[in-house]
Amino acid sequence: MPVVRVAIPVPLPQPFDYLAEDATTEDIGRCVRVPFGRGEKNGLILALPETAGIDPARLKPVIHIQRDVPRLPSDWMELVEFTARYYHAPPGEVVALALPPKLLQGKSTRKPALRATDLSERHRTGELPTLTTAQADVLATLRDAPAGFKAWLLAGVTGSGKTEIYLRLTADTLAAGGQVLILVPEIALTPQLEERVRARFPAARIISLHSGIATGARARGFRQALDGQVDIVLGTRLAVFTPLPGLGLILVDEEHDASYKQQEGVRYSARDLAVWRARQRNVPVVLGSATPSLESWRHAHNDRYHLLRLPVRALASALPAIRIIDTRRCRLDEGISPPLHEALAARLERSEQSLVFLNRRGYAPVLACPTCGWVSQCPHCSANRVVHLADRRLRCHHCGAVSPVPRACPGCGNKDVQPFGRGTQRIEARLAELFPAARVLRIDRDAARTPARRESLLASIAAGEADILVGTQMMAKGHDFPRLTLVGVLGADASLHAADFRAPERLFQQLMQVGGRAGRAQLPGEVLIQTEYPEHPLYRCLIRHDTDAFTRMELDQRLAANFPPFSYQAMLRADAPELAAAVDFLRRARIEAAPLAGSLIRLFDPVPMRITRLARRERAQLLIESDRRAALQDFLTRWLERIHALSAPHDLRWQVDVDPLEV
DNA sequence: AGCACGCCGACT
DNA sequence: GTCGGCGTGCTC
Repeated sequence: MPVVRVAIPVPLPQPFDYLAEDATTEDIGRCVRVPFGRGEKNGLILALPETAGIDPARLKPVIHIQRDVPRLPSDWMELVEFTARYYHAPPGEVVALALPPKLLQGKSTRKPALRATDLSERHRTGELPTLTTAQADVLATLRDAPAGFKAWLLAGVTGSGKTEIYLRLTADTLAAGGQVLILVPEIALTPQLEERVRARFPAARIISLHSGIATGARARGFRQALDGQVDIVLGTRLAVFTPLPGLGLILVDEEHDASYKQQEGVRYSARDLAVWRARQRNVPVVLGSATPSLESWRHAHNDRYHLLRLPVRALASALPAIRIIDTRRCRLDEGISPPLHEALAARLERSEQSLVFLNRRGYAPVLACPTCGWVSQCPHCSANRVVHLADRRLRCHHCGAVSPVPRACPGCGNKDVQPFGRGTQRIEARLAELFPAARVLRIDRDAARTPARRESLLASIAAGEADILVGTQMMAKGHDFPRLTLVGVLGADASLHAADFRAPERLFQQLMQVGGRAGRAQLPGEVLIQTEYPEHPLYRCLIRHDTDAFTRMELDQRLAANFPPFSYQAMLRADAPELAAAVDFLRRARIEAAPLAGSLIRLFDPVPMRITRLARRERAQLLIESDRRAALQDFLTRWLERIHALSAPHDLRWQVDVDPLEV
């Protein structure tokens, strides 16, 4: 009797074999209901092995193979299997991630067929924006390339018109009868972007996929894609798993964005999987960014990726002027320097908009008692609770714990507990005092709690109903505000000396991005950065808009320190109620590793994580590094087998993170 | 992950 | 005498 190998959503590294009397290779890629333990589960048939991996007497028969849904195609199965292999994740967990739960559960999604359209109608032939010379050159290079896989890195400053390139390429692919997968960062998938794509391709069948999408809609879209009834998939990282039988092109916008890497569960990078998938399907992939990741720059230098540049802005003539304000030489008013104050006043005078950027939510990052030294420590995390004055609460930004702002110090009863430091709410309040005539609008995760709230805020900005915007990185990307001509940056120094070796890269990207908000239409833009380190090389590169110099400098440093992208990393993390338990587990894992790790593998010591305590659990991690990706992969495979065999307290969790972003 | 079995401490 | 703590082992 045939044996089927099934991936089951449990955190176990292996698939499970079952008997299925009528199964054929046609059933590979089908969902199946099986007995598991003392219950039942749904899984996915991965293979029909010649022989079972265990004693055949122990095999149980499957309950039901779902044959009323088309099976997942082999390329999709390979993508899932690759993901499980590369990220060392249980195959069943990857299936549970990649497949909409409703489909796995076999809840038949009787889907309305998307209206079929005439191919010739699929893209609008009406008037298109005129391309700049640079855009035309880039497009010509892309179009002249031989068909098949090629990874392109499209480095184009903010406003240089990358989106227009994406749309033209999409049109080409649709006209040739192909399907297009467009990936965007978490925050960037807005109704506006979707509208723009729909407006350009009114006859195309488009599905949109992001974390906010309802489970039913997700299953329906997936099913339509599976049936080949979709022309364009526009979505966040999860969309990389959409089946597309006629895939012709993959676009990854803002490829440097950290939200492409999932930070829990299966820790995959949708950007890297997109490149893998393009190679697998032998189609081009375009990674676009104003500030490409150092990983991608390295690939471009290696000729693994082909570099394309869009050097000038498509709309405004000049890049914004960037000025560094030395805050050691001036008196700050609630964090605001006199030059920034003047610049804001000048914008108000001219009825232009300004943005004050501060990557810190809340009123103040900590409440403290000057008498006894009490601070607003979170009881569950090694972090301070942040003062939110809007609702008079102390809020932990890590675990979400909320409590009222105490009227007196909980430590000594002193009445003068004080907020220290500044967040967006405090800046907003001070700006309202300094400019009583101005309409000050704050945009951060608190102000834009729901997508609807966020949209209405953005709409009121676009309608010119705000003079000064105060915002976090949420403001840094995605939107054009034609009347915005000034960006003031506060508190950037905080990231300058962070322990994470990626901090400067992120800061540079963020400042380039937020600076790009200034002066996008006819009006010239200006960026003022307040810092105590005006001579810092990062800022020197920034004022010259010299991404290349910054990239060279950072890559040199990474090379000297043997950091990624010149080495490959994996992180083993453990968490438990007590730190000692987590560290002890990692120590034992490290002992297991020693005989497996040849000269190509570098093992570090277990250390507590930076935020050691999170939501009542203590966390530690162990870094593994190698100059060779294959060696690291091989080591991880053998090591994890042994780690699975280790005994651990029932309340300890552990996981691996391949290519970790947070070190 | 669940969920069993199984072996030691303080309680209706 | 039992209820229940969580260590250990298993899921085809």
